[in-house]
Amino acid sequence: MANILKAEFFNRDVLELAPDLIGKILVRKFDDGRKLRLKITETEAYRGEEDKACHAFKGKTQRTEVMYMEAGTIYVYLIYGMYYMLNFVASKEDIPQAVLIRAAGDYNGPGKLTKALKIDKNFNKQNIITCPNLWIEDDLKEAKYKTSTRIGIDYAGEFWANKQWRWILEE
DNA sequence: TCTCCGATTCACT
DNA sequence: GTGAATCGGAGAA
Repeated sequence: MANILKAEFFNRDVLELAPDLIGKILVRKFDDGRKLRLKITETEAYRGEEDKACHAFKGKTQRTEVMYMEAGTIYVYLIYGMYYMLNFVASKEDIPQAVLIRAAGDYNGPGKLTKALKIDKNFNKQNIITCPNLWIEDDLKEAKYKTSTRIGIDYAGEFWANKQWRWILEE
């Protein structure tokens, strides 16, 4: 029997949350009632105003205010005008941290994942705990993972681009 | 109000 | 290996 993750799970530092999400089950319920269950296989951490790769590093704006909201808030944004990225807000209010879901199930790529799950900006600012169409379950199995560097953030400079803040599930 | 560019993907050389 | 597609946020290049 799977447990649906509670708010407390998200209410801690993103560097603890991101690896813990590896191996968890992301469940999407579509409008027609179908369910899609995907094991999370890759995450990345974006940590606050000090992290130049994090959208919130310059402070609170219309775009980044989502990351200042409570733990478990869903942060969805459009990138390159074509793809939505799916994130979950970590830590407590007023601390902008988020975990990017880069891959789950057979979908290796954040753009492909959101396309398969039909995630769009309507999910932005909803909460993963209370959202009726999207939630995360614990499959009670221990997940093995490895770490790597984050992707697509060279603009943030070597210091941040070289951080081992990406987690990948190992078979 | 206008311009620049990105937490990507896919097609093509 | 390179570059186009495509749009809204953020800063004024």
